[in-house]
Parts: sequence; structure tokens; C-alpha cells
Amino acid sequence: ELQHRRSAAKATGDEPDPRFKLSAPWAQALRNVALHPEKAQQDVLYKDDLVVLIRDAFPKAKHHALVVARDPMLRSIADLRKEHLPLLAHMKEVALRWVQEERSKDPMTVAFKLGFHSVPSMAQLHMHAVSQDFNSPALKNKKHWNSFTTRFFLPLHNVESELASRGHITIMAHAEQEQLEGQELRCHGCSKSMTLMPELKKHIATCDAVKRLPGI
DNA sequence: GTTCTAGAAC
DNA sequence: GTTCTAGAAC
Repeated sequence: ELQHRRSAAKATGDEPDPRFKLSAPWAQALRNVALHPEKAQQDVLYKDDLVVLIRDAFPKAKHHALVVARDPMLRSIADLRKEHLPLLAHMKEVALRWVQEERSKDPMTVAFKLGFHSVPSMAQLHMHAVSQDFNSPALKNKKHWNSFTTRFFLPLHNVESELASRGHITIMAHAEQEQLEGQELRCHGCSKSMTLMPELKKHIATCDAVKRLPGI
């Protein structure tokens, strides 16, 4: 059936509809959680007037949660201004509390990092809290890997300091975004370069440098 | 963001 | 023959 539809589109020479992504329901899932947490399909771990804390639906590490801002005006980091620094401090506090809970359940876990994707795929400002093991079946491809281990991942502290100094976040150029997403696979601990995902996943499971990574 | 799968890479 | 990546999805 799918194959049939693909062939049909090709046969008629139909061009892709650029509005499809913008209106796609999946891109609004986090916004829906933020605006209507009581209707959320997944468990809400914590909620107040400013944020909602949930586990990532497709965790890319043993421990992976999202702190989602509830302000409808905050669709991404591009909407952040100096006035939002207190909100970021609150998001940090909520994330750190969750990290401590996870750590108490799993004392041997490696470091955690807090931060944002430069160009997120989903609407609504959300901060990742993710353990640096990246041991998860949902971590499947180069884009996944590079979105957490290259400059595509903006640590919370960097976002805070750029807001404080410039008053807004400079969004990276599309060409740079694509370059980072497509770049070679490299261990985030020892910088060893690898060709294939299975090779990388096997390596990071045993790399000593990964175990000693700095972080929370 | 994920799923699916054709065809490349092994 | 099997594993793996990468692009379409309306």
C-alpha cells in the first residue's frame, strides 16, 4: 500500500508539499503536553505553572527526560530573551532534582548533561536531561548521535551565558546544521572515529573515557 | 520526531 | 545472504 502511494506520487511528478512538516501532528506533541498536560498520553513526572517534566518517548540513553516550558510563546530557543533567565534557572532546578532521583536508583550511572538542540524537530521549548551512556535501542542513526555529541547540542550553561551577553540565541546556519548532522561518528569520550553505528555502540559501552566524562 | 524499506555495503 | 544506512512519508 505504502509502496503503491510512493510510486503514484513519483509517476505523476508531484512535488513535496513544504507545509506538510509544519502541520505534521507529531511535531506538536510536546506543545500539546505543555499546554494540556492533563491530556498527555505519557506519565507527567512533575508539573507546575512554568514547566512539565516527562521522560523522552524514545530515550536515547538509560536516563533521558525533557523539561518542557509551558509558555505558549516559547516555541524554541529562538524565542528566548534575557527575561527568560529565571525560567531557565527553574528548568535547571527541576532537571537536577530528577537527575538526583535517577542517580539514587542507579548509582553507577555515568554523567548527565543538560541542554538544547540547536534546531529541534518538535515545537515548544524543551531542555534535554540525558545520561552520557547513550545506551538505548532508540539511538539508531548518525543524526541521533550527532544531535547529542556535537555543537548541535547546546549545553544549558552556554545558552544562559549567550542570553546574558547578547540577549538572544544565535541560531546556526542551515548549512552548518546539516554538516554537523552528517559528520563522521566519533566517540564523545575518547574522540575515536568510527564508520558504523553498531561499531560505535559497542565501543561506547566499554570506553573508559566515557565513564570519566565530566557532567552532573 | 519515527517507521518503513530499497539498495548499498559488508 | 545479511547488515546497515538513508530518504520518503501528502
